[in-house]
Amino acid sequence: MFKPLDPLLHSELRLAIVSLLISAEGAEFPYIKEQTGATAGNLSVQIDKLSAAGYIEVEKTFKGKKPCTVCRITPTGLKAFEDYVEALKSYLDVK
Amino acid sequence: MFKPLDPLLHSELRLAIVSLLISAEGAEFPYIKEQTGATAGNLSVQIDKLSAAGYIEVEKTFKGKKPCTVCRITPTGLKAFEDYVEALKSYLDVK
DNA sequence: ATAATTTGGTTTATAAAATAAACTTCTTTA
DNA sequence: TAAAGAAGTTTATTTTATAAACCAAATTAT
Repeated sequence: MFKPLDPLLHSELRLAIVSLLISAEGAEFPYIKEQTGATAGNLSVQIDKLSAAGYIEVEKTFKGKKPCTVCRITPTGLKAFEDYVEALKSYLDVK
Repeated sequence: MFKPLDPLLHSELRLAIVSLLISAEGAEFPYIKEQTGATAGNLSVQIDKLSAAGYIEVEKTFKGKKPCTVCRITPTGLKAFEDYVEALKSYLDVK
């Protein structure tokens, strides 16, 4: 009846991050922070979780002299998102 | 960009309960329990929260000699659900 | 008859999660 | 060179989800 919802994606902030990355093809930490309205600390933690699960890739480089963290969605992350959306339909398609 | 998600509905079990009640026009506790696969304790707690928010109505009657708890969606709950679905779209409609 | 089990839950305790506050390091500006 | 800002991370706190333990009444078994 109801399909289980991936707990990693069923979180407002992590869902926003993944959603953003799917549209964006690589996004920097400050941009994600601005778009989601999250605090830096919260964002950092959630990015770690998504990264640990292999849903996103995190690249730490420098932009001139300043550190620059770039995030990208992975195929695993994209698949997880698609599955999540599919599962959600079992809750939303109220007949 | 991303619309806030009603925390009361952004919960796997509570969303399942509300989804069920929208389809069902009144459902008994054991039926909800069976359909959602939740434990009685968890279900009881989540029903209380939805009821406290006015999203559902809980009627306690008797079925013969046995207690019988019937839940129904309220107009408030239906509206909240519709708003929640609308807000979700801002995360799911990835362009 | 009465002991054990089942039904229909509620209350309470625990585990997990979200979130922000505090901190760090380096850089730029006053 | 002191103060402020940028870019994060770590840690602590609060909230939430979840299940375990419990309770009362009814049913079934002995």
